[in-house]
Amino acid sequence: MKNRIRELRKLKKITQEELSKQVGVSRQSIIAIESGKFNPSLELAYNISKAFNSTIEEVFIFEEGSM
Amino acid sequence: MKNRIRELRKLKKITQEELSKQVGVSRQSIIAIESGKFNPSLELAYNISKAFNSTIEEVFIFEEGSM
DNA sequence: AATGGATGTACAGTTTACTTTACATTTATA
DNA sequence: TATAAATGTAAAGTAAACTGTACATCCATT
Repeated sequence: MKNRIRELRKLKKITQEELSKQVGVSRQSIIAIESGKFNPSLELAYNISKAFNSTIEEVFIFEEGSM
Repeated sequence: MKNRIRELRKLKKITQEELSKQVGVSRQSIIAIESGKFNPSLELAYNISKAFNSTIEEVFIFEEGSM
């Protein structure tokens, strides 16, 4: 699962630390999620997407397994 | 965080067990998520919403904290 | 080149999602 | 009413998200 967090963060010109405070987690969690090291909780994914005034699907990119 | 899993499951006429197999988790996990006892991972939330041909935002309902 | 701000890595510890098993209760159906 | 299928509950164990701390590296600015 990929995401556009880094890109959106640059656009909005906020640091990992600022984002972490806005969504109420540690900077480590932001790093790990941003780099795809882990699969955030739905609540956190929602809070992150709201920090960018976006929907979850706009921020996180799911590979469409098959079709 | 609320969700429409039970409702969508009834509509689609599938049991908790069937849904759990479709999305690859235990039935216990489905029960706990369905009843709001826990906050699923984003990946699982995505898989559940796909099982209903829906988006995450259509299945899970986030309280808009403030505005 | 030095200083500082942002990012990355590593690791031990805590919390919680998730599993497995087992049994009890509800609900539908013969 | 009996029977089975679906749902609920409980509890112990595992895996992984998330924390906190500490230090290293990357980049910009002076």
